[in-house]
Amino acid sequence: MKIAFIATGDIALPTFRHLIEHGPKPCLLITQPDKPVGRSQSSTVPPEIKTVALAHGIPVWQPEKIGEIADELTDLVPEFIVVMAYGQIIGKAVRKAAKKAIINLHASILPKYRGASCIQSAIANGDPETGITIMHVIRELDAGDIISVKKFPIGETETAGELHDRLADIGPAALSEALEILSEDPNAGTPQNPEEVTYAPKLLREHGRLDFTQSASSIERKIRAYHPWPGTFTEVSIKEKNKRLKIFPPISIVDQSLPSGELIVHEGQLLIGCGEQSLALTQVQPEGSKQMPATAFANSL
RNA sequence: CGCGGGAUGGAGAAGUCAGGUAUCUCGUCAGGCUCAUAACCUGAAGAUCGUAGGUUCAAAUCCUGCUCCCGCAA
Repeated sequence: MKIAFIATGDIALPTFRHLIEHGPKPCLLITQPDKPVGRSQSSTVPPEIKTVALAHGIPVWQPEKIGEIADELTDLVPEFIVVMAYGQIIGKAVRKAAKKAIINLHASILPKYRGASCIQSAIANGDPETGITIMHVIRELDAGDIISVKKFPIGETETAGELHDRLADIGPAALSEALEILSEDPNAGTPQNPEEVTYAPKLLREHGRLDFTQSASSIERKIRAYHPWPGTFTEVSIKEKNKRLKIFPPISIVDQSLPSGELIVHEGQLLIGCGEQSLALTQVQPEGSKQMPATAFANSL
């Protein structure tokens, strides 16, 4: 079975490694170009999956736009193309390069949360479960017929980072199952229910701004959902200047009523008022400083 | 040369502009009070103020080089 792998995000690593170790070994990896990183943007870092591929002698292509390599890919005649967290829309020419099927592993129970921030959305909305859906890649993003789904419950204090890793770990099993189904019928799949479709758009740092008029429980979920990316923050007045204060999990809900957004120290805890109840902060990071315990931050207030 | 903040006892900060004896909150240790304490009271230890040089009678503070940390932006 000849497979081409298209992926950039770390969530694809366990699945990619599994194919390398247990077969069928991918004949090619297509991933995004190395991106500049750090404050000065002076150095570039390759996606880790590229490093893994090279270590196992798998060729790596890094086109700026995936359409550029459509012809070369077609010439390879891959039976299956597996896409996972690549970061670009797959155009028609590339989709047609797959002899049997081009499929995508997506970290939500489709048709819920099509799009980039599927993991964050599941936590932020307080969903009881999430999972990996495997579907055919079609023109519209994350909209193809569903081949298989693997689900599990979301932990009550789980952050997006932890959930991301657990989702990554079930990728191999999910893919094996899907490939088994497709090897019998490459067109197998059931359509998504259009009435249940929701979207989870790509997140920016600014989306992490907290609104303390919301209830403590919904803010707590957002803090877990946005950790470690894009993180959550609020603004706080330090030395008569407005400074950004990043807020990290774990956060606990306290049954106390305070004005929205007001910070107080109460019985050794740093509390912030929400629309309903309050939150006790444990880890914060003022602009210009390192991350620190909330009690340390409170010492200078 | 993308923009900006910062480095002060174990932690977080004030003091820097207007140079002159090290301050605050917390922690630690000892003692006291209390049925009790992440409460209160008393006392103590702990700092060559990131680093190298310069100016000065005198530098945390002014000048210059260097190292490290962080926020934004990408």
